[in-house]
Amino acid sequence: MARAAGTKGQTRIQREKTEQILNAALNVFSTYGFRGSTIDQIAIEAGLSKPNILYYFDGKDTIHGVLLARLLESWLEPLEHMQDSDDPISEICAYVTRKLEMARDFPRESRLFANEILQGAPHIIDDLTGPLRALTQHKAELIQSWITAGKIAPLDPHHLIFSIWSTTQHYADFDVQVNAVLGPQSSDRFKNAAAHLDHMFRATLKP
Amino acid sequence: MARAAGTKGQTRIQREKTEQILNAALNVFSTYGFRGSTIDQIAIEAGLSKPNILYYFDGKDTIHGVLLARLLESWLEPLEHMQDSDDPISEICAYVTRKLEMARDFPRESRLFANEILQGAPHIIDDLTGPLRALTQHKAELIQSWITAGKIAPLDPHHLIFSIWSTTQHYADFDVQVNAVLGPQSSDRFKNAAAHLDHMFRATLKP
DNA sequence: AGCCTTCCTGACCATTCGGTCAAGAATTTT
DNA sequence: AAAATTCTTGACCGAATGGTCAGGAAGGCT
Repeated sequence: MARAAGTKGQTRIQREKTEQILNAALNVFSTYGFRGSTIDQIAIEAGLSKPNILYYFDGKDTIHGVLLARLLESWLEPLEHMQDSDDPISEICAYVTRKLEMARDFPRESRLFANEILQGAPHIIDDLTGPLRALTQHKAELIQSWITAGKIAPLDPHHLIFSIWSTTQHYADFDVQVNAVLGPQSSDRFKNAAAHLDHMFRATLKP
Repeated sequence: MARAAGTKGQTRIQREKTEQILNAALNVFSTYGFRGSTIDQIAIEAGLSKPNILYYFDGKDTIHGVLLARLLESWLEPLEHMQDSDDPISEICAYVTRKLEMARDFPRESRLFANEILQGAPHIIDDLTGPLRALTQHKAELIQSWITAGKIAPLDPHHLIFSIWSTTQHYADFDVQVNAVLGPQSSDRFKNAAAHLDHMFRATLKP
């Protein structure tokens, strides 16, 4: 059993090194996916020796698992936050904005997730069919109630949610392509994206 | 030099086997990405021996390169097809529909592309900053002309294109997640998606 | 200080990887 | 049928990969 696998990293060094390793691993896994990443890469990225990595974590799978667990925790949070309101259009657009901010501020996490899904989600399929599905179903019903109340246009709630996920995460996952198309200058890329998405979803939702 | 690397597969066996290999390689590469895939996997998938794979292709990179080249050829085609029209909204929606059909009919190609982009597009970065950027720029100008003419709502043409790419490709790239959320039944998934996207982009574009 | 625990690493191991090669099997050509 | 060509593969190679381990270095505690 690796040291850091205990209930909590206790010593100062344990806390520092596990973070250091997880940070490096996030860089590597988010870029190359699980199977395309190596412990040596992570070790170099972290500035540590390979055995030292394996002193803190039981193996490649464990590191990946910890990163995914952390990710999933924060992944559902923005959607959970969407609740009933007198102004559902603004409520939904606030969710879009929050999602876009996450793509801007946590692109590695988004790419880690994208890689996992692309490869068939072998490690998180239970989270998808469990918590994610339940939450999505719940929020879809909320959206449906807004439709029934005539507050937003009639549309398929699930596909609306997919559209929100895809358009926002695109700026993290396809960052290279966006850069190639827009050129390197666009520092206001996310500002323009936010304006466009706000326009798009407001128009889509208007009853 | 591998046999199949010549200008054209000449013998019957060459044509058959190269297709067989490319088909298997597409399955593997689209699922695991370039670095996560192995020649042995491709060999098993193709029902051939590893040396036999390497008899037809120079190496792993070559197979991957051929697949990417084929993909890029067909990738830009739908966007190229979008042209000036009296009814630009229908023109754009036709592009959306075409893109969604590609996600439905060629999900492996979409995932191959997604994997390549996620990993930093090392093999196709020149195509992105070259042909793709040029074409996108050209079509963005066409969209801008529609805006100037007052035929569609004022919006950022580039980000509109990104929205179209992301929403449609989502159904191929995140297929596992879509399935987990919607459940396995939804055979009419793409029909519902088409209706939703049509509504969304028509609303977005209405002047 | 001295002792105990935590931390770190060089050397090593078994397996897998991309790729080669010689020699045999199958096919096509004459 | 014989010859020429194309096709196929078992055996092999060097490098990379995930992982182990014994022993030494560093840190914390009294």
